[in-house]
Amino acid sequence: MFDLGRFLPYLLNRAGARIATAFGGDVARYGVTLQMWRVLAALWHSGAQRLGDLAELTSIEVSTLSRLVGGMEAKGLVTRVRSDQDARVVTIDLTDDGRETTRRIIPLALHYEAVALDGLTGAEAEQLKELLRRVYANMAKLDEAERLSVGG
Amino acid sequence: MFDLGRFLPYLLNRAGARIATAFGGDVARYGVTLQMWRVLAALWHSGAQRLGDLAELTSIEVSTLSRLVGGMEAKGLVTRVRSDQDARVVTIDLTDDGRETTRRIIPLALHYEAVALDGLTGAEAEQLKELLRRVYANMAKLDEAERLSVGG
DNA sequence: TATTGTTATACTCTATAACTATA
DNA sequence: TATAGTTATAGAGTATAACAATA
Repeated sequence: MFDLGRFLPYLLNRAGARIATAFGGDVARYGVTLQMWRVLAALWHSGAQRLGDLAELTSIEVSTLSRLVGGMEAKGLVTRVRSDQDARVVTIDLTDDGRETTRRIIPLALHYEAVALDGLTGAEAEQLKELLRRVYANMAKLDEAERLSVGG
Repeated sequence: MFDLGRFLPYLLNRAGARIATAFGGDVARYGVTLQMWRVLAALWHSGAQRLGDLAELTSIEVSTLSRLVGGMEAKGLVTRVRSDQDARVVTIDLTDDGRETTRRIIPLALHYEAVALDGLTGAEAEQLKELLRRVYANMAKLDEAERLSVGG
């Protein structure tokens, strides 16, 4: 009637928690936390971002991210620049140091991914990722629907 | 060279964060937090558990769980009983109230799972869950290997 | 008035370690 | 000595709301 071992949110949380703990412990050796790595990876992949978009990309709350980025700025990993066109907007970008730190962490990240996917065929790995993207899209749709119903 | 959109830990965290935020906001209406729900669901599914096993089942740190269970005991959701055979061991179990609360939340949980899996075929959903189980097993194996190498 | 980001607050979670009591 | 659980502490994250600056 309710089988935890077949319950998607449980399986998702359980696998995610394991990877986060293992990888998070390891990136500490590079002087960054797991959340900082997420910011670095998002900026590396998508280029300079405004704070709101970076929050969306990293799944980190805006207020948390604002302080996190402040700390990363103090560490010299990122820059924070006010836009000329719209002075409300702040654009975050990697510094050379931030880029170098990210470059060094990437192999470690790929190693953990390889461990997580050990024993899966390439097709299975791709299938897993595709299904996770669809799950995410479903939840994002729900969020948007809620925002509209609250707003209207 | 590093595509975040195809990086498993990222996709896992992103999907998990969305579900956790959405579902966590909703279970609050039943007077419990998301972590409390995880404890309730684990006890419902697996029966009475000692604290250490419950921590493993829920992916919640032992020290966090100890205080969490204390709060749930105060709310009348669970009992904490010292073992007769081994007085170090504490067994946590649902109270009738805890069981009733869990029973009422389960349909909500299944609803969120259905939303997350919307548009996926039954076979795809099963495949996703199976692959998540394998990813978890891979990470658990890694953890165990590390524990042995540190211990020995 | 709405938007973007910052700051403040209170609460929760984690990680670590010290501690108690058992075994 | 090792194990099971509790408690203490400091550091991070979250949620909420108040706030400043700008549009």
